[in-house]
Amino acid sequence: MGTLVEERPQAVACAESLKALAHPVRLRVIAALCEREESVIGLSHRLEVPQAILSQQLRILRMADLVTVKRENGFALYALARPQLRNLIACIEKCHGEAAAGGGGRR
Amino acid sequence: MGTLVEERPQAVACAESLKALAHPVRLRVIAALCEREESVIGLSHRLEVPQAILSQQLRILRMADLVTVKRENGFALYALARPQLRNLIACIEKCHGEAAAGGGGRR
DNA sequence: ACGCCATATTTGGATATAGTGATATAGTGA
DNA sequence: TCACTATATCACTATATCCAAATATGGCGT
Repeated sequence: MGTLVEERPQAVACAESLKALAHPVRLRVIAALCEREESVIGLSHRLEVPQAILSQQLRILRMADLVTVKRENGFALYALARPQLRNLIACIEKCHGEAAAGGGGRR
Repeated sequence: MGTLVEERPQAVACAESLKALAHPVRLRVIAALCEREESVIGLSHRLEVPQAILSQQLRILRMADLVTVKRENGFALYALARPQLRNLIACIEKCHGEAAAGGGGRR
């Protein structure tokens, strides 16, 4: 099971991906792209986030290999780089839905 | 599906948890605790990470509600705060195992 | 060429995070 | 009380991240 425990480089790589995911806008972008691919403007409307910021965050997601771009008649269409991300997102949502329901704060 | 897309506070909360996870040492700690609960020293030996760093990172994990401590005859026993983390970690490992196998780098 | 649209990058300054080494606290046994 | 073990915190420097405003690129219609 715990590849991550022994193999440090693996852990570093994973942490890097997670870091890319660990930002409200970026997380929402990924969640949105789980449903369908979308242009920057589309995302900007849907998430109500200014374009410049999206562009920045999308670059980070690109560099982390979480999304891909495909240029199509003047639009940049963003999509998930790997389908397993859907799983991961679902997992995260579930993990948190239940946590939010349950009680109290630690220290 | 996409609670995260519309509900910003949810996204913020999730991102916070992910951020706590998004660090090589912290990720390895969580992965280790997936197998069994452990003391700081135990972790220090197993992960080969100095105690001071572990203590710091464990505090971050505590504050993010990812782990719990239980003091037991002079030892601080750390454990996963929620079982679903096992799922999440497995998901992350899988997600990355396949990604690492496949090909190339984006830009 | 000009202007416009969609997108990307640069820059700057405030803030946050990481790691290190030294030190602090807390509990236990002699 | 002293020493010891286990754990936590502090002070410090280095580095990374965030957001936002301005600017840059690239394709298209006229």
